Amino acid sequence: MAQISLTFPDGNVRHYPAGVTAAEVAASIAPSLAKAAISASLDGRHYDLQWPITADAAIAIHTMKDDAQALELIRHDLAHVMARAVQEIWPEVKVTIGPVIENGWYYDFDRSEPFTPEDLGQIEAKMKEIINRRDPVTTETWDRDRAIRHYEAMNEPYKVELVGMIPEGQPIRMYWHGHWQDLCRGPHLQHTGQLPADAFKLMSVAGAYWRGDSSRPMLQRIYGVAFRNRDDLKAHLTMLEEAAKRDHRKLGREMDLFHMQEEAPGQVFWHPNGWNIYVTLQDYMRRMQRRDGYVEVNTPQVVDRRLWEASGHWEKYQEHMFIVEVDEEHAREKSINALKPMNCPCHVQIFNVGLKSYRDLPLRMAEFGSCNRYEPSGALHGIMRVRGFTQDDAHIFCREDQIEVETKKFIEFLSTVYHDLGFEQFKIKFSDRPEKRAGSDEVWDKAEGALMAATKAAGYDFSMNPGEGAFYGPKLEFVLTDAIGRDWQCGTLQVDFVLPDRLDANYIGEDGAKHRPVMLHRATLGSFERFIGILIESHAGKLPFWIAPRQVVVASIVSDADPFVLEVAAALKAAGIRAEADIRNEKINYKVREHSVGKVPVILAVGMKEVEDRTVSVRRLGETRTETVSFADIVASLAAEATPPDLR
RNA sequence: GCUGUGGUAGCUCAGUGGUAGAGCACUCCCUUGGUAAGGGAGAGGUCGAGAGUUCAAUCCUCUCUCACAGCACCA
Repeated sequence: MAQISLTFPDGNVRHYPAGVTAAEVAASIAPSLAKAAISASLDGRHYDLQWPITADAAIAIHTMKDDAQALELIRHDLAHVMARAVQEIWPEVKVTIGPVIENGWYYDFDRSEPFTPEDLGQIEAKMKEIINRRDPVTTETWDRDRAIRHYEAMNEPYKVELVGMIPEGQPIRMYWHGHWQDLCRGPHLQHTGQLPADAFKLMSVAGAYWRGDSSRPMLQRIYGVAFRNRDDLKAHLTMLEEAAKRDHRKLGREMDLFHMQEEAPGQVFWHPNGWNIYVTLQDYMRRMQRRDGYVEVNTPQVVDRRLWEASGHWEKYQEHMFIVEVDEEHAREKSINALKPMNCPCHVQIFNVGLKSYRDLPLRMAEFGSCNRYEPSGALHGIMRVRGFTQDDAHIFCREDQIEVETKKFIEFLSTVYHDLGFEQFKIKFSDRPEKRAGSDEVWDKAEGALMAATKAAGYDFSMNPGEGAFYGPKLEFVLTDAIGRDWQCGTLQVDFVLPDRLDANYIGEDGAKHRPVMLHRATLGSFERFIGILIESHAGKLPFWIAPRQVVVASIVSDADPFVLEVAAALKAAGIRAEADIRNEKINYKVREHSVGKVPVILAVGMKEVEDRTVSVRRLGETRTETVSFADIVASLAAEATPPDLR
């Protein structure tokens, strides 16, 4: 029999007969390893222990100590165990697919009755039972026809479809967990007893389309989370609770920032506190953009469909536009308009008035553009995904040879803004041509090439996001990471050779002839609504002092201190600080609690001692320590702290 | 938009085929209290909207609407 050489992570080389399994290799090293082994890597690829090894390879035997492999196997096997549990309880349920996802797995089922939360408990109990049976996991390779006949006989139509999708001639792996069988790529554990019965939890059930296609049947998807041990599961559940506490919808109510109501779904009623955040942020962005050479414009809300037809948006997005029809009593000719869903066509109109010279380029045209989109009802989410929103939008009209400099300039701008707003990290994704698009392949080649070269030349790394570009051009997406590690896509930069052409934008070049400018679409925050939602969640409501809507509350401890409290509050207000006096007939404990819950960053308590010394007792949000500071000093230091980062 | 679950006081939530309850918040009174809830009293609801069944509907049925979770979508 042929011999093969296996190289171990420590550099050791051992020889085995070809066709040896990793389980046998593990057993040849130590019985304890054979027992603890869960899978193996061959030349870096992950296989289960039953896989016959036929060629020389670098091998690593994994145990539960190998984090990445262990979690993948646990989650993957639990998906199978869950599907098996469901079919043991309800044999008529059809199984489909069940992949591993972040923190766990899901499995999609076809069942006429909806799963209830009680069902989840029952399934979980059945899963634990299956784990305790310690059923061995075995595998065989079948050919396609046999697999199709098998699933037809089992009356599993989804599996028949899946097998049908696998190219002819490719071997198909079938797995058994005890008697229960599933089609799978693997790898899997040795037996179900290797699963941690106390480190998983079924979380929720929800609808999901078969193969992600909204024209196909809706299945029921059960989500589970799993970890290596109970403590990790507990930590995960605690993290979810923490995230729920930061929910901007909850904090928005508690901090009295905004509300939404049935009469205006997907639109925000900004309360004074919330609007303060909005305006502070907008003022900051306006100063930053001016500094970076943008001109600011403003364009109409209601625009005739002709412009949207010309830009190409009507054809692609008509369904998602708010249509405004002017009725015939008011207009001789009935016209159909749309609330503007984005700003770019309007900006081209401004560009097109008067002749532009190459000397005018790059022309950076910014608008805090108020847009309306008829988003599908199921997409709405607090103020993060809404139907009425304002973008910090701009279009840079430039020559092709200016793309690189403008790209670099914008990424640096965005980097400064994110940093100022407390986000240190961001990633860049490059989205290339989508299936449905405008413009020829040559134009796309040029646009993608230019954007990619510009990003590289600017010295930034990016990952690819294939097929996710806008219909008129490729885009960079800027993804920031918040305080609890969640990613949010906010900024974008898109290269567009299509719209200037469709809307006939020109400039006169040095040669005296007409040329097409390139348009760079860009946004930094994305929309104010969404970005403020992210700010609230990332800071858990404890916004940086300069953004906080209520910055200081001056609270009296005894009513004899009221006049001094009012004097301090007035002085703070005169210094431009958002300060309030709290001279209600309540104890200081009560006031401190209420303003802490309301996320006021600074509470200044004033009793008779402070009145006599003309001082205040300073308490910062989240701290129990207090500090006594003189009246004059506190006004000066808080005023300095309230200065936006770009003005410091 | 699709599947599922919901909508009761400002908020969080009980509850019932015979037109409603708690805690907190709110108003007033007492209390002047030193850093996360002092005490008492009071007021507050077309039970999401419409239709149906019924002697009687907040409760049962249907339609609509909004919200929540997921999917799909995101110029």
